[in-house]
Amino acid sequence: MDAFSVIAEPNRRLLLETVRHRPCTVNMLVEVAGLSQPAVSKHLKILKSANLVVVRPDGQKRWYELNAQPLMEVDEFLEPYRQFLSNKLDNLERHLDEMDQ
Amino acid sequence: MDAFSVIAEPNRRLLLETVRHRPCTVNMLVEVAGLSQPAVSKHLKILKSANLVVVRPDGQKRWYELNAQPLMEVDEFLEPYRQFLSNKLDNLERHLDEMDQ
DNA sequence: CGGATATATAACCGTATAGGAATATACTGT
DNA sequence: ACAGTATATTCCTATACGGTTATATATCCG
Repeated sequence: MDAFSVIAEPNRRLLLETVRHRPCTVNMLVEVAGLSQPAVSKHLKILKSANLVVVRPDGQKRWYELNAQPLMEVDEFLEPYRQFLSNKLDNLERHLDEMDQ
Repeated sequence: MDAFSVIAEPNRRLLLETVRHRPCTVNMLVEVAGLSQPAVSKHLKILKSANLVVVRPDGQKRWYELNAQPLMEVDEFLEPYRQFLSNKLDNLERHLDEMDQ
């Protein structure tokens, strides 16, 4: 599954946001997401398959930590639109400036 | 459907990339996407519902043009990860610098 | 009006997805 | 070895998605 599809799912975005701050175990993420443990494990499997998280085993616990690198694909896709957006903002500013006069 | 789900679909990304350059009719997009006309119309309906395109009727033709603004949501989501990415790049650079010595 | 063109909608199909419950696996501490 | 804890996997279900074909709607032109 590519990064676009991975982040299309709200719960997975939540998981990413969580491990972005610090590594988490599955149970920690269960608490955060309010999903069943199997559901979280499944999402983590998907995140791992997309290389968006890295797993560090620690006894019976698994620490999941972020690997943001695959998000670059999304970032690169957005690049030309970002320019478009700033142009739009410029247009808006210009428009408001004109209204002020 | 939110912007995340809209851009999860490769053909929809292709349609967006196309109308980003210039407004297009449905048949123009059918040529580009290599899909059936109804398939394209459905994707356009989704893009329109997400406000990612605007339709300008012109006789029997419909000109679809880009409205990139809803992509800001995705852009904002990526923001903290972008920082993460540049850090990673810095780390890589540092690593390579060390290898050079 | 009538045929051709442009687009949208409807009906249907196969597949993917997300979720839960139950179960399996693996590690911990006594 | 055993009870408890942490995680993964299996099985099942309901729903959403993307595609096609067929049909409807609307516009253009002779």
